[in-house]
Amino acid sequence: MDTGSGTAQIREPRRRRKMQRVTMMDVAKLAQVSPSTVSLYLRKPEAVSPAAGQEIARAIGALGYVPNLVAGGLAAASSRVVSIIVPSIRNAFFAETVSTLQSELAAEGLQVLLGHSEYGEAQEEALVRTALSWAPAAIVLTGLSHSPGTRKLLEASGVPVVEMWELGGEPLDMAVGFNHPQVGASAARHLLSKGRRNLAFLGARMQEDHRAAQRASGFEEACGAGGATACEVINHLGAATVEAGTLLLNRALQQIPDLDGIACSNDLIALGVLFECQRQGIAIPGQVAVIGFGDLDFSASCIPSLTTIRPSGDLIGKEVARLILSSIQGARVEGAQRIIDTHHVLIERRST
Amino acid sequence: MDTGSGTAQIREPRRRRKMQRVTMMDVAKLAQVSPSTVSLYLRKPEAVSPAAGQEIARAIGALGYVPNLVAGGLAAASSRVVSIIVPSIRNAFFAETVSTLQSELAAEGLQVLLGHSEYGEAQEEALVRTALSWAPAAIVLTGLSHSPGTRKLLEASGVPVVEMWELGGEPLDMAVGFNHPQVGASAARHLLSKGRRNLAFLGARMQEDHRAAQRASGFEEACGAGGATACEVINHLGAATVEAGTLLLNRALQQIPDLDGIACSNDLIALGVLFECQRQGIAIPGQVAVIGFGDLDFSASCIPSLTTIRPSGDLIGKEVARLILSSIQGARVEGAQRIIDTHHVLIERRST
DNA sequence: TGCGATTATCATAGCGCTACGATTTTCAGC
DNA sequence: GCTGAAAATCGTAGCGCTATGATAATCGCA
Repeated sequence: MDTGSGTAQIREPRRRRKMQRVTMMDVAKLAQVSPSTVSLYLRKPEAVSPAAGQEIARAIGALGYVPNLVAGGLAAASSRVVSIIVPSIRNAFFAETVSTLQSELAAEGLQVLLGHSEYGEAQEEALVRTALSWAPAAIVLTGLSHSPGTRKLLEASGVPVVEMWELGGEPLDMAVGFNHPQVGASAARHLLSKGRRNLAFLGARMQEDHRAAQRASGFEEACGAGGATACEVINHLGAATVEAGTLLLNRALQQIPDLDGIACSNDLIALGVLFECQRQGIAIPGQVAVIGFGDLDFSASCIPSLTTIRPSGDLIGKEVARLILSSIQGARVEGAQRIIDTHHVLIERRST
Repeated sequence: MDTGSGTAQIREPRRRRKMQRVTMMDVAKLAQVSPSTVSLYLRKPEAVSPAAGQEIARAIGALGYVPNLVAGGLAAASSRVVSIIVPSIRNAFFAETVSTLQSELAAEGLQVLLGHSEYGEAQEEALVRTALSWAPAAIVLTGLSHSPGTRKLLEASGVPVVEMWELGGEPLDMAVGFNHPQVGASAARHLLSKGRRNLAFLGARMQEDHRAAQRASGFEEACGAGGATACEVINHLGAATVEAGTLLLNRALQQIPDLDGIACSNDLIALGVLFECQRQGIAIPGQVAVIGFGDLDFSASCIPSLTTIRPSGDLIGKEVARLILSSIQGARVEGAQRIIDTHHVLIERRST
C-alpha cells in the first residue's frame, strides 16, 4: 500500500517487471561465489577452479537457471546469432543449404535467424535492416546483387557478411558458391557432345531469379561457340515447378521444329518435361535429350534417370559455416580465402 | 578537466567498447528531443506530435540509425523473436509451413529463429533451452511429444507455445494441425472403396517420425474395420525419398501376393512406387492403386497423376501465426480456441 | 621462509533501450 | 484571462549480463 500519509512524499523505488525468474546473481548466491565467476564459468569453464565449477554447476541445476542471451548480447556487444536471408526456403536448394548451415552453427552454439526475400531487393533490404538490429555475429545473403541501401547498411555495420550460391562478381566481404554461367555452358556442351544441335533452355522466374538467368546466358553463349543450329531460352513467369516444365516443353516444341536437346534451370522443370514427353510419346533420350539442374531427390530414380548438374547445396552450407566461425573467433578472413568455389558437377544419367 | 594533480588518484572512467555507432541518444540530440520521445516515436508514432515526428524521422535518416533490438529486448523483457523448431527444413511439408509462418510474422515485425530437431527429443530440448535464452515472444514446436525436460522448461518460462502438425493429445498451450490416424484411415477407406483388399502402408523413418507412425496405425485400424484381406505396414529406416519408395514397393510385392492397394506416408515414396511400377510393368491403377500424402509439387503432374492427401502446410503456418499474434498483443488464448484443426483433404486423381 | 609470478576471484561500470511516473504544454470552456 | 483536463514530452532507474582492471589466493624456487 503506497498511501503517502502526511505531506512528506516518500518516493517508492520504481518497480520494474522482472523478465527472468532466476538470474545469474541467484546462481552466484547459491554457489557462494560472485556473479563474475559464474559468468566466467559459463564462458570458459576451464578458467574456474574445479571446486567452484562444481558448486556453480550444482546451483545451476538446482535453480534451473537459463542464461539470458539478450542481456549477454547487449553486454558483450555481439549476439550469438547468424542471420540468413534466402529467396525462399521452399526451394529445395536453399532448404538444403540452410539445413546444413543451421546444424553446423548450432554445434558451435550459434542461432539462426531466418528471412525470405522472395527474390526482391527491397524485401532483402528490409530484412537486412532488422537483422542488423540484432547485432548478429554474421549475416548470410543469397547472391551477389543487392540494393545500394543494403550495401551501405552492411558496410556501415562492420558485421561479417557471406554471400552464397553465386560467384563471379566482387563480394561485399566473403562468398561461397559457384559460377552460374559455367553451369549453363556445361549443360550446353554436354548436349552438343551428344550430337544435339537444336537446343532450348527452359527456365522459370528468370525475370527475378538472377542466377537462373545467368545459367541461361551461359548456355546461350556456349551454344553459339559450339555451333548449335538453334538455341532458344524460354522463360516461365511463375515458379519453377513440374507443371511449369510441361508448359515450357510445349512452348519449346512450337518454337523449335527439330528440337533435340533441352536444358532446364531446375530438376523440377526437367521432371515436368519427362512426364510431358512420356504423355506425348516423345522418346528420351532418343528424340530429345534432357539435362536438369539441382540433382534433387527424385533425379536418380525417375524414368529415364535424369542427367543433371549438382550444385552441392550442403557443401555450400558447410563452407559458409566454416567462414563464419573463423571470422567470429579468429582474425578477419583475407584475400583469396574470402572466396570459395564449390564448383558444380555434371552427373550423366539416362536422359541424355 | 578532471586532472587530479598531486597524489590523489583519480580513477579514469572505464572505457567500454562501443558496439553501436549511432544510438537513440544521438538521434534525440539531433532532433532536439529527449530519448524517450524517440523511443515513443519508434513504437507508437501516433503518440508523438507530427512536428516532432518529422524531426525525428529526419534525424534517423541523416544518421542512418538502426535501433538495437537486443537492448530493446532486454529493457522490455521480451524480444520480437519467435523460435520455430521443426524436425527438418529439408522436408517439403515443414518448409512450406515455415515459409508461410515467416512471411506472416515478418509482416508484424517479428523475427524467426530456426532450429532442427532431426526427430530427436534430446536435440529438441537443447534447442528449446537456447531458444528460451532469447526470451522469445513465442515458441513453435512440431508435434505433441516432447521430453519431460522440454515440458518443464516451457512451463516454467511462461512463453506462449504452439505445437503444430499434430492433433489428438493435450497440447502444452496451443496447437494447430490435424489428426494423423484419421489421415491413415481416410487412405484405407479410399482404397477399400475402390474394391482393393490386399493393402500395404509404406512408410519411412517411422521409428522416429511419430506422425507417420500414427498414419500407419490409423490405416491398419481402418483396414481391419473395413474388411481388408491383407494389410501390412512396411517401414524403411532411412528418410522418405523416391528411392525408398522403390525399395518399399519391392518388399511389399514380396510380402503380399495379391497386392492391389498401396498407401504411402509421403508423396516422394509414392512417386518412387509409380516409377518402379512403370519399370516392372505394373499397371496403376489397373493392378495396384496408389495413394500418397502431402500433395507435393509433382503430385498433380506425374503419370498417372497421384491421388493424395493434402495436409495444408501453409494453412497451418497461417493459423500458427494468427495464434501467436493474438497471444502476443491480446489476452491469453483460451479453451477451444487453443486448438485449431486444419483437417486434411483427400484429392482423388488417376492413381486410384 | 620469503618473494615474484601465476592463477583464481571479485567489484563495478556500463551495453542501449524501455517503462514508469512526473512535468510541461496545449487548449477548451467559461 | 483563468482553470482543469488532455496531450506531449521528459528524466531516470533499471533489464541481466560481460569486460575490465584490481585484488586475493596459490605456487615455485631460492
